[in-house]
Amino acid sequence: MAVGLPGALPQNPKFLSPRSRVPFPLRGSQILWVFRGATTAVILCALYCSETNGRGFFRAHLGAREPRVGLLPVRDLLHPENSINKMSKTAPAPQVDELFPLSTLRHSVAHLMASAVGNLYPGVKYGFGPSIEHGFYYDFDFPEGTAPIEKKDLKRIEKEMRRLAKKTPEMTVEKLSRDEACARLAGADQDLKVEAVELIPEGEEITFWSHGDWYDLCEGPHMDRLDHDFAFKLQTIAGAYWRGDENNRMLQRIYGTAFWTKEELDAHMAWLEEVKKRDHRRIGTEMDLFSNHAEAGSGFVFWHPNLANVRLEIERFWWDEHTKRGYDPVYTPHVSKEELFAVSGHLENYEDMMYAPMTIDEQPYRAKPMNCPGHILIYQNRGRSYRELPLRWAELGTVYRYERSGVLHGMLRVRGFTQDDAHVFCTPDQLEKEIASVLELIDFMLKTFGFEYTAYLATRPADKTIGDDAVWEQATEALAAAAKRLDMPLEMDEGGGAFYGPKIDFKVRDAIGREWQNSTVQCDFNLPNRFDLTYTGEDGQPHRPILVHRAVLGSLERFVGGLIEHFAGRFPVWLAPTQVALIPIQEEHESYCNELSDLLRAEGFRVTNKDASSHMNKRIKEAQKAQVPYMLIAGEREAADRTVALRRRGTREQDVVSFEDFAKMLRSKRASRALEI
RNA sequence: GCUGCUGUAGCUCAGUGGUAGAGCACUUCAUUGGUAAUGAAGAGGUCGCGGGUUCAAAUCCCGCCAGCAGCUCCA
Repeated sequence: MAVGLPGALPQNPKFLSPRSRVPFPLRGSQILWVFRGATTAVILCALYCSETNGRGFFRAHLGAREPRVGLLPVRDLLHPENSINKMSKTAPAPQVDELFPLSTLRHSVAHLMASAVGNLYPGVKYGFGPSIEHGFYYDFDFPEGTAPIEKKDLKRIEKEMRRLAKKTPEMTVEKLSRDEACARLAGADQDLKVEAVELIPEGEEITFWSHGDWYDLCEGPHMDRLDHDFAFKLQTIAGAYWRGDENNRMLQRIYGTAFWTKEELDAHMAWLEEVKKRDHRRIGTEMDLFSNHAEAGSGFVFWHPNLANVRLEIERFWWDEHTKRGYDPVYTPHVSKEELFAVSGHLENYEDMMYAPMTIDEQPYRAKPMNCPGHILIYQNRGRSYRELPLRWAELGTVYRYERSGVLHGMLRVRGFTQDDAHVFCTPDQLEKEIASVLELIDFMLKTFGFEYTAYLATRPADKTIGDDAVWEQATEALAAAAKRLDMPLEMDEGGGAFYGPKIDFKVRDAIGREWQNSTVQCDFNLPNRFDLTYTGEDGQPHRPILVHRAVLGSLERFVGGLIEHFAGRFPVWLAPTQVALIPIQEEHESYCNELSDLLRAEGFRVTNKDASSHMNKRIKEAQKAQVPYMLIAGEREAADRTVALRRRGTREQDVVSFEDFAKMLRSKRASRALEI
């Protein structure tokens, strides 16, 4: 029925040869492909026919959830701007940004870039060139002997792109047989593309998109022309393995981005600036937070006093919340005999990530890459009864992992880090309740830091897993039920579980929209078996406990590094390295300031050092650079009536308030862990 | 680990074969100042480390170390 419609075909482009179709916008981002030359009236007619005859078809292809979508008024199916009346007379040409999604623009600009590179570097071979989250890239294999392209070459390529977009704007598509495609690409010496053809499953259509004499194996879709209004920019050059496999040859990848308007492009560039400004490594240097040292080795973080204060505050919070929920602390050694990791299976599966053994008394020892074996040894130390389960043991456990040098990154990817680890040993019956308690804790802690999150339920992977179906099912069920109990929505990550059990992972969204993964709850059927963990049940028989691994923050390093970027160094009062800066206007007011700072310090507040003999302006400058939430400036008037001139971070205004009122406010901000100052 | 790039004062950076510079920060002195750049002077560097080429190396070459952007991997 669809093919029989006079003028319109829904979305699936395969029903129309690409050459003879043009896109027509529907509501949202839907596109209706119609015959080239179809008038609005014909399209409306087609939609009308579909309403009466082809509801099911439109339902399917418009992706509408509502079963009665086919009966919606036609105008609702069209772009909101295009009412029927307007359209039936002088069909206004849809704007190009309504015709094509941003990803199509970017994909087309990637083609444009590839053709420009082809012109400037004859003999270049093409890899893949898709659109990605914030732009696009294209992979190139430059001929032997070509000087590697540099950042300054990007300008030249951009210029050539502009020229080509004007000279040969039309984008066309043709369908080739598999043999034709291979022959053409092989003839052009495009061996990567020949390989790409071979990747296309039998039965799928093979299409080439061209503009000018440049063509590319590509399934599309693309814009109809390259001379629409849009703005683009080439950004960086990097190496990338062919097909993402490090055993393959390394190609040169050029990244770029494109938007419909210059304003949007500028806004995106401004966002990238903001990302740069928030870089925790930069802020870390500016605010004297942490350092790395070549002489200590890559991937080890040195926490300076400022950041150590932030961490200590987080640790206090963490322990308090764990104690409230029935966790007990444990401490385990950083180094132990290799044998322990043989039993746990880490040596077998994880050795590449572990530091090399050190020999002590002729025995091999290892730095621990995980905390679980240590906790398990404590469990095993004596017999366990069902009466004492669940056992919840928490440790801020420092682990060491050999990460490849190229992946190290500030505090976010390091070789020695402290996990906020805990293990719950429980019976199968207790599982759901225990998980619910963990989920509640994660929810509470993440929200305290001002993070929104999404939780993903990761189920059994397709292969290489251990454990019975029934156990997997029960545990997965427990995870889902626990989330339901808390009304926590779960996204599905089918097959994303660990080999040893299902889990729930959390992705948090930071202040500028980036996602981070930290928190996790994982069921483990593996380690209890390997260590032959048991407890004595009510029946007097040994039973196998379930082990739950969980981390709320992930690692202190990564979490705090992310926190620096999330807050852009402007920590809330409870976390701020220095919470209050006391600034006398003249030296003779120093004693009044010292008196106040003693009072605050006695309550555990972090206050600037007293007697920092320097001038008011300088102290203000320093306090601003240190992102101190509150400055208290005091001169003669303030000292006389026991007030302070309160200046809040980020503003130049000041209020004169009584010291007592300020202290009260400060206490309440700290106690409530308020995000706003 | 791989590809490309980088390493000069605490920080940001200039200096491409002839024996090291700026701004900010730091120190001292002067300035006694009502909300972030007062003035003057001073101090600070075996130019990442090691080797090579050269009459001469921060500069050219090689190796190592460390960092940056990606790729792959990950808390």
